[in-house]
Amino acid sequence: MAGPRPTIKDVAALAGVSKSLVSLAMRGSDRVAPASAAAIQSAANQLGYRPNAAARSLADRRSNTIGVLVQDLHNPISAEIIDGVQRQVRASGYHTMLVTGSEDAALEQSEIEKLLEFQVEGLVVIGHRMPAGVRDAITGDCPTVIITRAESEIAGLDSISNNDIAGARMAVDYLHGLGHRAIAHVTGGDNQVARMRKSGYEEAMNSYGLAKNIACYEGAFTDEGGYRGTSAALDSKHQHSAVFVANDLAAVGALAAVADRGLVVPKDVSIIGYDGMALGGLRSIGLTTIAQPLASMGEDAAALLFQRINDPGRLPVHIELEPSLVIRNSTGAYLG
Amino acid sequence: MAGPRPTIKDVAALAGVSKSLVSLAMRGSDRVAPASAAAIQSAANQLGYRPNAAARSLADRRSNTIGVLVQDLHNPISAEIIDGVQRQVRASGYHTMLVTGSEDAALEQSEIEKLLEFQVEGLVVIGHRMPAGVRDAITGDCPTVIITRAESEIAGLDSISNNDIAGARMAVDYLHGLGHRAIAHVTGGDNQVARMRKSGYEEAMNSYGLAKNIACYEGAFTDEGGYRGTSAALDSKHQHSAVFVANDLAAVGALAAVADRGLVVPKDVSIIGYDGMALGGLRSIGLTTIAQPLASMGEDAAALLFQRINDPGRLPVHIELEPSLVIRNSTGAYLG
DNA sequence: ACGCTTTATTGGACCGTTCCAATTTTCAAG
DNA sequence: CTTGAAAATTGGAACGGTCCAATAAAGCGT
Repeated sequence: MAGPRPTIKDVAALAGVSKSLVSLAMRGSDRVAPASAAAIQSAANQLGYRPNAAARSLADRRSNTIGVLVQDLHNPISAEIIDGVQRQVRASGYHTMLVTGSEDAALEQSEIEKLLEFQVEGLVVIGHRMPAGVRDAITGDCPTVIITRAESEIAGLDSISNNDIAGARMAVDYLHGLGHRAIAHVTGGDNQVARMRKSGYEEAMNSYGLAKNIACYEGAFTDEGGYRGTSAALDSKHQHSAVFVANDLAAVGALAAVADRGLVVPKDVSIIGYDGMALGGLRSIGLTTIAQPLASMGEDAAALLFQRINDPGRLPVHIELEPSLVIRNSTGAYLG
Repeated sequence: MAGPRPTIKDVAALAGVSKSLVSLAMRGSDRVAPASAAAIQSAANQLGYRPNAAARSLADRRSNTIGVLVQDLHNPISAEIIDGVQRQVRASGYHTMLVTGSEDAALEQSEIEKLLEFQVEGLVVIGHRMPAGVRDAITGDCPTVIITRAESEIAGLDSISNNDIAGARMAVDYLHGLGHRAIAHVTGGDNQVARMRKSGYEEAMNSYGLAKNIACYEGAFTDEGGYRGTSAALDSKHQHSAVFVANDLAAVGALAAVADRGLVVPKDVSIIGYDGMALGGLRSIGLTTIAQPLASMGEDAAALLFQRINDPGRLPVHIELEPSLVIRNSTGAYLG
């Protein structure tokens, strides 16, 4: 059965019709006589014919494909967002082409390049960084939505995020309400989202007159980063009774740092994360967190993208959703 | 700047050369005079030219693309395997097109169909199920490697897995060595990998003369499945002092089930998982497990794929790696 | 049986590349 | 200069589909 794959011509020859008719039949047109349709169908099956997407997309001048760039596949929230994106994209009759980014900016750039060469009709970026290539994509007329990061100034770019400042404040409010005063923050590194969460933290602390208690420890949006930052916090001379960690993945690392020091959560120290990843909900982790509506953010992003595809000229939209507090077992009253 | 994207013809016109020469130049041929190369380069930049992958792949009759089907993106080990696959694929000058499967077999089938329509030159399947479409793919001459599941009989299909039976035995050996006798197993559902782990468990129990203690509880390869199965185990009249859970994700669910009953790990009950996902290594989870070399499995899989692409006729290869025991805090001596 | 409309079918141009054989240009040697 | 070989460039035929205008076949009322 080796040899070149059968083409539309082979099917036409076997069915004894023209390739145009096969083309029509394959796409389920109702202008094909039932008898012909049957003959074509059977010829196609017999040969194991499968249309060539490259040829089709060339002739059509559309790929029917949406590109998705996931910057951090290791963060479980990516999977949850992707689910939402996929669901919506499929519902619209398109399909997705997924690529993963990485810390290596050049590599990420070239992945985007590849997507564009494939003539994707839209681009969804999931992550907090804004890769250089995205800017080109947009000016090159490829509708783009970025999830997780707010972006308003750029024409042609829609974005969808949650209100990180409000979320961070919410975290501090909650801890403050539990009686905590020495509340530390483990940051998420050098990116817009992390900066907003940090400034929400600072604002809230200030508003409670706790400016002198503000203490930020450098971390990252990874388990390892959370471990590192929280270790620094706990080893400092300040007696932090609570730590607001930049995201859930890092917060799991934070829990590890606490455990490593023989301390107990939430008796000795309270930990609160951010994101609302599903895994954090398991009782064995039981992470209190500020949750984003991940799946629906994915869906909304895709919906936004299709809106723009249908109306390229429309003004950039930025949707900001409100996060919500999810209380679990990693936080408790200050027992000072 | 709207309008149709520039094509190779536009570049040729602007640079004052033929499209053939532009084609050559874009691919960095050394048969192009330096002066022309420069002119072409600058024309291309000026127009923002980007080659059309569909046209290229049509003319070339090769897509330079490897398709990857990930059956369960929510399991963190998927990301670890994908990393390995991507690294190797990139090193070979190809790129990957990732799609996600799901419980819905029809949907998964159609995702594979899409990959094949894109004329991917190879297929990597990550997961324990063997989707119907894969069989077609193989007989349709698309080299395929399946990761995580052993497969030997099918021509044209390579596979790479770990020795699940030995791994499961290893888990029981270890627990037995700690003094446990009433060792329960929470299964991973109805698939080959889960069945092998189960039979490894049974064999080991038998070899210790513990046949009457064999107790399997139905679970799944998800946190929820582990929670459910372990709950059933703990609520049963048998006094299980240890539970071997089918995979790490489920084991995290198992830890939750234990915690929910006010029991403490490992004092009251020991939990051991399977897979070696990175997250399990965090001290806050501290999951003892049977680890697979995930990233290198991904790399090896891709390497295998390229071997086959270069030599389509070669016999199917099955690589089986040995898993290793990683001891952390979820297991301890029997204190009964 | 006759036009006339409707329904089926077809050939060929085109989509944006690559490849190849053929042509033009360049250049060193005689 | 001429000449032949090497280097640079080119036109046009693929690749496997879709689309459109044109043609062929069927149906239908009188």
